[in-house]
Amino acid sequence: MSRLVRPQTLRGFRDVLPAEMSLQNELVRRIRAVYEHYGYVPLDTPVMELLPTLVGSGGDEADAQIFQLLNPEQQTVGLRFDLTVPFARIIAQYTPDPIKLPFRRYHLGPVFRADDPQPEQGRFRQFTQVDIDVAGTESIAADAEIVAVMVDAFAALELPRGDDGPPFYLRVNNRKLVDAFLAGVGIVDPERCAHVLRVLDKSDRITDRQLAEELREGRYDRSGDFIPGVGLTGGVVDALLDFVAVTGATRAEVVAALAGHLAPSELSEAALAEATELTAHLEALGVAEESARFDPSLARGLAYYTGTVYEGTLAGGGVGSVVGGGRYDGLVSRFLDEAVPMVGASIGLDRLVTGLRNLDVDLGTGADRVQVLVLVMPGVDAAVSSGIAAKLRAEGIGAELYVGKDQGKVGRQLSYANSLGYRAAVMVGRKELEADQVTVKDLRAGSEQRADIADRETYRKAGQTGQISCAREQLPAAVRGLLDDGDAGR
RNA sequence: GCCGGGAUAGCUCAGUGGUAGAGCACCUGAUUGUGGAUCAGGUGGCACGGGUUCAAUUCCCGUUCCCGGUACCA
Repeated sequence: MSRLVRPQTLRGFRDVLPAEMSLQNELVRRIRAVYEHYGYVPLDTPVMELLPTLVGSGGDEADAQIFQLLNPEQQTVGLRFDLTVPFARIIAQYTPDPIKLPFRRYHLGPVFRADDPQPEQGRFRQFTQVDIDVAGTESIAADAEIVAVMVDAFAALELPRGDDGPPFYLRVNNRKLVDAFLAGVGIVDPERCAHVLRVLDKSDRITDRQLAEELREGRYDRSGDFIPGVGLTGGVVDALLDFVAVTGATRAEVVAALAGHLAPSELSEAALAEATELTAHLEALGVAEESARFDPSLARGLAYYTGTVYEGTLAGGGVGSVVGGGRYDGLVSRFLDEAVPMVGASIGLDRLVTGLRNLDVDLGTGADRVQVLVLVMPGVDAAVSSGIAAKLRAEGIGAELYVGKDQGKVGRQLSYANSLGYRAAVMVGRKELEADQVTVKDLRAGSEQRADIADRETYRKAGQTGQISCAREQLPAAVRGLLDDGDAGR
């Protein structure tokens, strides 16, 4: 029995090590630039909220996914499970002053769900969302703008185009269309409508036959569990499946075709009007048809969406959706008597990273890491090297001082620099001190020039390959010249 | 949540009712202030708790975690 504490992460949680964190930083930098370009402003909120803020009016299952804890005052608090609910609270709490509507904000931060984690598929109990939302407008222009922002944000990632389509695309729908269809066949019970939407939401994961079975009486899954069905009858199921299978060459064509499947009603007309207006705005915004398709089967089974819904996919990423969102006009009414309409979308950063890794995408990150190691030479006070490093930094050149063991062993230090891929090593030993010089070693050139040497002795004798000595005051210029040269070669 | 499978070195994996191995990684060395490759040597492990047994890493039960499926997902 060991007295040591075993180092481990909590189930469903993970550490993000430097290689991935660099990538995340780069992704966020690009995404944020696009968000800001559209006029979204930054906002942050605490990861914890009082439980009543988070707990919805309906759904014990939803509440079960909230991490709960006690604060020192013995109040039950919960970790936020998305950034949307805190945004609704912000709107309720800070309008009309200091926040004026309409209000666009972006928000990046961790959210928590006490789910069954599936790390390989990018499902964790803590994950990072990068949200944008607009509060205080019913205009469909806002719904369309969210789509355009997402398409632009992913364009900024400069992903390689696939063989059969764009690397990223959104599916877009309006839940009022399905609602209108269901109302047309006499289904108006919200519970049943929600169930239908949940089943339709699986349409890309299960076969048409399984879909039909779940809409009827239910089916047995592979493990033998029974999945209860909606209980619709044959004719309605067929009509519904026809409805959600409608396709077309353009978004406008899909919407026009859907009109033919809807029984005339006020609801149908409103739904079609919204969908038509959305396609017009997308067109005006220059959103390519292949980047945002209209898909009547998209449901996003979640209860609080009231109109437009979106889902974004990384083609070939193997992680499901990386973007989700839609219009939710009822959320603020939990906090305020008046309704504040909202629409927004969220990028799942962890899934995006996983997807990019599956696609072998290289965003050329690592620019945030220093390229220069200052060695501590034998017989020379380490403070000399500290001073050299400080000089470089003062000139705007990132530099790391060697602080590992065996200071003074040049080979060990160069080996360290080599294993981390540094570009240059700076040496000030006794020889340099006497001549008031510094030595700058180009690690890449040295490596290339000695690559074919198989004999150990010869290799060692060629050790000084790629290095130059110069006057001390010329050090920054010498290092900079080497680094610039390296960037050009990348 | 439910069904099934798994857990052996830092990593990927072999293997056994009598306390275990490989490859890679890591460390040391191959004379002085020079990286890589090579060569020689070395460190390091049977998830946790209980049971059966003369003896358990191996068989059984439980726990935790991981994987696959399924359900759910604001």
